[in-house]
Amino acid sequence: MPELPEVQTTVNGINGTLQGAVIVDVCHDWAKIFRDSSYARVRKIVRGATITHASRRGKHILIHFSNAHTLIVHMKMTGHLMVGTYKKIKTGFVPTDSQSPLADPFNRFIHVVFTLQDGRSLVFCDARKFGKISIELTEKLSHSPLIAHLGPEPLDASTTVTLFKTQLLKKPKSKIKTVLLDQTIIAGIGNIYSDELLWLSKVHPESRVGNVPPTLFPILFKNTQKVLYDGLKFGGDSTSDYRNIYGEAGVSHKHHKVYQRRNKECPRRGCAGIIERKIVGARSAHFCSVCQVQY
DNA sequence: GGCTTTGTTTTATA
DNA sequence: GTATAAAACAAAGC
Repeated sequence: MPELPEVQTTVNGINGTLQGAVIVDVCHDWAKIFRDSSYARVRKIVRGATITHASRRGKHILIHFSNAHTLIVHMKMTGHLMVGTYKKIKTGFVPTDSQSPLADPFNRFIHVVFTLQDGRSLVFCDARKFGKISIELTEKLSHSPLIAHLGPEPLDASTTVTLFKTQLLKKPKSKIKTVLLDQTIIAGIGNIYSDELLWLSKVHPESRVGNVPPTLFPILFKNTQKVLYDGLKFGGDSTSDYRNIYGEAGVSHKHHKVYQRRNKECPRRGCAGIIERKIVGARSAHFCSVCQVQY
């Protein structure tokens, strides 16, 4: 499930190979991918546009053009962007050479293709079709409803432990797992990394934020950054469908301590607990009730 | 064919 | 009115 590390991995990939690329055209086979059914508007703006660079805000990929517009891509559960050479056929899109990452089975889930002047394509692939694409004037980006209400970036230098604590304490009566997933509190954390950071911090996911001892917030903050940096280091988490822009899986999921490890032994040294799975705030939480303290 | 999956939005409740 | 919880929604794999 693309969270901050996966989104950033994709952004880094775009910056590594697509800066200066010119979009010739865009086509699709699923109009609902375009937020507010905006395909016609997106097409009008991106044709002839030059990609300057990409960036990230929360879980949104922002692809900036030299024509003062920015493409906003959200991968939701199973989406990803890939770069290669593809063509449209009656039943969808197929790679046109062996270099394209569509020896990858996910090629059959390509739904949007941006054709580039250099012969390559930037494609959006999404088995569940939950992903969303939209376009906005770059200068209006921060006022977009998609962006405006997002909380601070956990890896930004300007985000201090003090701010982190202040943000979490906006929801003192809520379960900490739920608050960590709230994009208006802290942007970019999803179900996988929230489970992992709570385990590292020895905090039970159902702890009420207001009951967590003040001394634990620096630990929670440090571990939030650690799991996200580790996710980046491992090229993202490919538990589900995530792939980088070359169609390659990351290996972050090979390092999970608790996520999807139900009924396995708690990996903490000296802890004999068994990982449990429980629905918390309508999301699956994985944790060890022996070493993770409920406050 | 019902159940599961997550990110986000919307609706309901205390 | 406010804060929180629950439900809805997207679509497809098993």
